[in-house]
Amino acid sequence: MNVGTTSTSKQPTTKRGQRTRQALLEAAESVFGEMTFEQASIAEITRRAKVALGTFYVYFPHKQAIFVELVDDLSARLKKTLAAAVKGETTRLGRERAGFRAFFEFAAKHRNLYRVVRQAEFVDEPAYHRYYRTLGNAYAKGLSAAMAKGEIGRFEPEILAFALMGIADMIGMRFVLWESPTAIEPIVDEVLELVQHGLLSKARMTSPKETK
Amino acid sequence: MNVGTTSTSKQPTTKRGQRTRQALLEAAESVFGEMTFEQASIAEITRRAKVALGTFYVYFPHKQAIFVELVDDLSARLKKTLAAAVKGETTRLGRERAGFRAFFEFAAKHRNLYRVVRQAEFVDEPAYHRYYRTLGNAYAKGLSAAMAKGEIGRFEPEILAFALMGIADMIGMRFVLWESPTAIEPIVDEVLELVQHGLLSKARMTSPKETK
Amino acid sequence: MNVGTTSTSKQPTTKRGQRTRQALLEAAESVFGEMTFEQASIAEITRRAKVALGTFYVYFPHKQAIFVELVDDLSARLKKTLAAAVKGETTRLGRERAGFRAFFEFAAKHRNLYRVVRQAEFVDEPAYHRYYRTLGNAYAKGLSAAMAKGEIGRFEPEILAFALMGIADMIGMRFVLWESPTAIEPIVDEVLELVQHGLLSKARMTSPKETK
Amino acid sequence: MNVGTTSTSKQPTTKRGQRTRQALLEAAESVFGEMTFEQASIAEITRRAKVALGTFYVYFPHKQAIFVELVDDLSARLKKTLAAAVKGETTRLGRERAGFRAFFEFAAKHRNLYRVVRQAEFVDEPAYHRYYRTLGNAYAKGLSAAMAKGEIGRFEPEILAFALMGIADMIGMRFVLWESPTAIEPIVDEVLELVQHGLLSKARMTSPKETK
DNA sequence: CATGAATGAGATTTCATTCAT
DNA sequence: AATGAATGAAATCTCATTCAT
Repeated sequence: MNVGTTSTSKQPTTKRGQRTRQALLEAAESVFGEMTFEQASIAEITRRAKVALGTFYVYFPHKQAIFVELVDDLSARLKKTLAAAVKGETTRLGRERAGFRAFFEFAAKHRNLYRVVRQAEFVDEPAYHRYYRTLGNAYAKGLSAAMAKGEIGRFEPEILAFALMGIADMIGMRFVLWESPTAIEPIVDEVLELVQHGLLSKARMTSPKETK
Repeated sequence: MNVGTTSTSKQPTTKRGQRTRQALLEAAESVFGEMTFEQASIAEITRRAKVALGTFYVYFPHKQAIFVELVDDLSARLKKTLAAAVKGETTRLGRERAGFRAFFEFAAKHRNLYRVVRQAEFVDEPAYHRYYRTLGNAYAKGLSAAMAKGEIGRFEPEILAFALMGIADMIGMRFVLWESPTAIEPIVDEVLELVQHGLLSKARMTSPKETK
Repeated sequence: MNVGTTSTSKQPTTKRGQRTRQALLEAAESVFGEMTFEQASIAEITRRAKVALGTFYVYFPHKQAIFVELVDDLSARLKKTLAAAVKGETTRLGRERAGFRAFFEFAAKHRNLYRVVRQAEFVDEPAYHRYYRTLGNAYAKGLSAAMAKGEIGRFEPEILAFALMGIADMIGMRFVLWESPTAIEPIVDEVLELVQHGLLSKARMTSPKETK
Repeated sequence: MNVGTTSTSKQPTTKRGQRTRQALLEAAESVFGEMTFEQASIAEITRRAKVALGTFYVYFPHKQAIFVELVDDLSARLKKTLAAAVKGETTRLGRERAGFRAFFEFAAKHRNLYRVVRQAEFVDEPAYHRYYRTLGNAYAKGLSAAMAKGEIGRFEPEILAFALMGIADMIGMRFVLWESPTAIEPIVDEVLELVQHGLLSKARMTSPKETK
């Protein structure tokens, strides 16, 4: 399912063209990672790709097009990464833990790219929605299956999926992007406990009394 | 505690000045609500405020300044709204429910303004951080108090606060902003159940079996 | 002979007015000394004078007016300074030496103001011409008298006066304004020798042969 | 020795680019000759060069850049002109006379451009210093050689060079630029006599006695 | 006299996009 | 395919000057 392929961008036929297009995409990734969509200029992209300004328009009809392609690309990459991380796990909670961990690691690794997605909200809303819908649907499907098996409680799957994505997003932003990510695991622990047992977690109710 | 007052914006001495400045702020709120920061032009703001273009620069050094003031303002308003909503509630969970509900209502009511905050990430990062830190700190403080009283489990307060804000933010975006907000309460129900008991909520484990 | 009084600037009647006007002039002197005429703003002048913006226009019809007044003022001050320096001297050459020395000292002391005069060429040409004509005429008159007495050779007085002013101006700029004025006297010596005996100065022809 | 080339101005690759850049420089020369740097607008320059407004910024980063290039250009042209004028002359005094004459003629011919240099003091001081230093150094070198040969007296070469440039500048301004240049030679005569023999010139001392 | 808010013309500068080569 | 020169619309920002109080 190749969701986001914007059909307006031209696919080159020759190998040379392939290479140039790829160079542009990589340059764009680096540029958009460092600056705002508005701050980024085609000139800067072509400069880093070491091609002439006009060459850009051979492959992309406008600035937005390459940006959107990047967003869709990232969405696909993240989805694949999460799927791979979750695959080995057998229990639902193992999957959750693996998923959150993989997400935080992905965010830490692609720090800049993550801002690109968020910016899509203001550059190309459809791409932005597509990003969350794509991930949300896949997530919801997995959660539904778990509900059917009785591994987790029954919730409205989409609400549940978005709530969990919300946690991942915000925690990732606050404790991975804003801060130097010293150790990810303790954060995963806290989040997982909340996700599993909620605020009223019995395990957390008793322990503090003893600790203090 | 007037956190975000950009000291570069000038406060007028006379009443006439006060009125003009206020008119500019209101016009800006309406403009930024409808367009991207980049799309919005000072000219449009002054047009709506019914003052000359140059007048803008009597009170604000540049577009960013008024934008930031708006963000800080919103932060303060939201904080106040949440505080008021929560005040009447006696139990922790009552407070949570009231807080989420109030947030979703606020988002629905100020639909456009909410985009303004999110954009701050790309227009003025400090203002953006300030927004979440301010709310997060207040939230974390309330949660800490609840932990001390044994009303909820022991978590790292800041992580907990950001996780819950993450849920509110994402659910608000997905089910309040992207969609026509038919009924908020059912969504609040789902969210609250998750927040209280987690994925393994016993109440939700049994019921589905009966339902099916 | 009150050459430069621009009649368009208003002379205040009350003492308070006198003080304000004076404060504006002094502020303007300091501002124009630090910046270009274009860079200088009325706002900056009134800020330094500690009066409101509008007050400026009570005393001066526009920016140029205060600038021109400053130029004419400087011209008068310099003329007076030179006259005083020359007064005690009895021989023509003593006068020349005293005049050059006084000029360099004046330039060093009013370093910034000197730029104000030069700028007049581009801000208000009449004021600029007035400056050089006033000084040039006075100088030419003195030189004519010396010629009549046979103290110096017969030259076209105005050409002579401007040539000598040219030396003073350029040497002052290069060796007093561009550089830290370590010692003025050696420069005066060189200049005076040239002015008295020209390039073919006998005193300077012989000595080098011995030196080398 | 291409002293003043501001490296920020872009040199075009193609012939078409060369032509456009040149057209801009010529238009700028004509505009700056007629108006103050501040009065001159990029729009006026591009209008005269018959290119679009934006084209200016393809070759120059801002107004100052083209202005400075003009100043450096003029400096080079003047230097070349003076060198050529002086070349044929064998005696030092012949050279001086030829140099002064050539300078006055240059000033008369490029009347407007001369104002451009003077303005540099307020637009880009380094360019202004460069102008005088370049000419001054070349002049000083020639004078030093003459001193070594015993053709003229021993002076501090740089002081001497600037003093003579000062005469040229001021006389040029007063009697060539301010006035319609009826005849240049009589002025050159007066100046040369002063330069050669100084105020105490014997040739000029005797004649007046007979006149009176 | 003094104030300071309001004006609006005007200029620079940016850059996505087009196009001729 | 690739190039890079040319375009021109659009927006920000400045500030001298006016004017009502």
